[in-house]
Amino acid sequence: MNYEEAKIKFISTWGSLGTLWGINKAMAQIQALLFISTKPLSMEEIMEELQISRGNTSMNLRQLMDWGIVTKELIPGERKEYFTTEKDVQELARIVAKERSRREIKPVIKVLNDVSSIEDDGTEKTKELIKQTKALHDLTETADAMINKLVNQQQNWITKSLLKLFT
Amino acid sequence: MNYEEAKIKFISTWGSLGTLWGINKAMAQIQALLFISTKPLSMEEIMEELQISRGNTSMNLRQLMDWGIVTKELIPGERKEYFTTEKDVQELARIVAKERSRREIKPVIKVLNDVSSIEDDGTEKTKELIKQTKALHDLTETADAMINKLVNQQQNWITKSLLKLFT
DNA sequence: ATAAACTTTCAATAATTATTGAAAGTTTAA
DNA sequence: TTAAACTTTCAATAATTATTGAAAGTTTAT
Repeated sequence: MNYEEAKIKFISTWGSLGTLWGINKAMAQIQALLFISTKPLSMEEIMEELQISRGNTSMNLRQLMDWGIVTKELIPGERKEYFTTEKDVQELARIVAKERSRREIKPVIKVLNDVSSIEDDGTEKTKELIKQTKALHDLTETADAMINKLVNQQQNWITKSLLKLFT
Repeated sequence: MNYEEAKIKFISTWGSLGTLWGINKAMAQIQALLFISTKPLSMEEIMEELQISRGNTSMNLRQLMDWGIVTKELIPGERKEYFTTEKDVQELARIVAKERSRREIKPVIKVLNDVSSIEDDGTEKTKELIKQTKALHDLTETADAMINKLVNQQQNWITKSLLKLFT
């Protein structure tokens, strides 16, 4: 596998993994491209590399900026805007976890809490609904808290020693 | 909020959260329905409750069974097949984490490993590709291992004490 | 062996989501 | 102020994904 092949493989794999971290394909591919680029890229360059339209590139870059993963880089003397992504994987993971928690997990926790707090009318089905949604609420909340805590540890040693703890 | 409202809210919320754990809406809704049901349900009952077609129900039940989340329950004297889901949230989390790891994460780790193992031709861009995909590989592998370990702990106390560790 | 009761399959269709491209908007330089 | 260089917006369209429903398949009882 040469450089070009590896690059294409990486971008397309990372793109299809997008769903796993809750973003769409083009968004993930743009991020992947910037992630392995040695310099900031212009919209033109991104469009060219990924063979996507100007509109698509613009919209997805904005989303990536909303997430806080990509930033505009103004190059002196250049009219065009250039873009870079966070290059540190730990920081990237931290941002993604935080955003997903805020956008998706927290609202679900709220609903689970509401549902599990309905009045117990004494029927078996109500008891079951309360019991099960309560269990789901607690699990989701714990998992969310843990992931955020974990991912917030800047030092890698915590991760390593934790891993050892469970081996 | 009464029982019916709470039930509908739970099923629809859990359904839309499906993407987060990598399954589709109907699949997640069927699982949600079974999760709060006090008894096994037939295909007929599931179709009726969720207002979905027979084909859809059949296909999604099969997928849930493939995941190992739902099982057929044969009720003596009944011709129909009945279905139940795993009721323990910890066990559910364990199954989901294991399946997602196997289906999605492991293959990505493989690709990241392949890509980061290309020959270093000494150019800056190759060095960057190798460095960044290596970092992603290590992060992904560590995260995958941790999640599986965590979720495999049957005892809840581990989770609790871990959480304390990071508070 | 037959028919009733049930489940699965899959081509057709619907619903959803992503992408395009051109017009409108913005910024900068002269 | 104007025009060139660039970016954003958004209605139209394409691509993808989910759903239907009826025919085919299977199992069980007689």
